[in-house]
Amino acid sequence: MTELSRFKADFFRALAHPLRIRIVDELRSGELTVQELGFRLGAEQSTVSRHLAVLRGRGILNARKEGQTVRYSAADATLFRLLDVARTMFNHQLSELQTTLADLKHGNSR
Amino acid sequence: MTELSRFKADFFRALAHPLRIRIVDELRSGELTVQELGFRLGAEQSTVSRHLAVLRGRGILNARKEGQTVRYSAADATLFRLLDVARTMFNHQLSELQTTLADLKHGNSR
DNA sequence: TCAATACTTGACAATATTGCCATATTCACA
DNA sequence: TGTGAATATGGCAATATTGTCAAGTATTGA
Repeated sequence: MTELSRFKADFFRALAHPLRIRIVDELRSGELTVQELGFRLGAEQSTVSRHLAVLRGRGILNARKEGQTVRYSAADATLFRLLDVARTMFNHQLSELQTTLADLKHGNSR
Repeated sequence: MTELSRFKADFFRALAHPLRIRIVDELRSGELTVQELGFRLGAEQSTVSRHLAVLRGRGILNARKEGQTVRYSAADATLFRLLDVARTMFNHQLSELQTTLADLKHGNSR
């Protein structure tokens, strides 16, 4: 169905930014405030807040207001499983690249 | 590391389009030509070709030239596992949404 | 060699994303 | 009430993505 593919595309688009990937990675160990994230990632407060809004908007992160601060966390631990599977894919790609390079080195190509 | 997060973001960006999601889904059952994909997805040939180029550029798809046609396939079956995990996340989200709606209906909110 | 078929790609306008500054907004506390 | 701290957001320029048309490449077969 087209509707579902749009949902999925929106979801992946939410992850399609280096800072947002790093935000999610930082949240593996639990909740963090906007400030803490900004400090750890060395990014402007307004920039971090914008990216958090994107992730929150897709239901990827939860925001919990506590006094003046807002604590963000992963809405679903499955997110980390997804990132782990992605890492597996990268490793496969890197392995293939290595093999290709080794083949080239030994003149085994073409 | 920042380098890896950029790689990951690029990867997810490659999947961040409805048509590309549908292309990958069509390839679950095996190789398809550009034409076949265009027909199944009801999209212009040049448009399909562009999106295939994006997926190929990220190493997500392989292209195999055979005579006049080019057959595309997933470079790594892990891709489908990734999409399945993503589907799991959507289901969780939908379940939560359903719960929220039910709660609203019964006046259990706030 | 010529024409047809399958695909790719340059060019370009339309649209979307991003980062940052300045300005809200919300809350705590004197 | 007034001040400061934490977060969110309007506005905007810079940049990236997208779809389409037209033109290009490559292959097949007459």
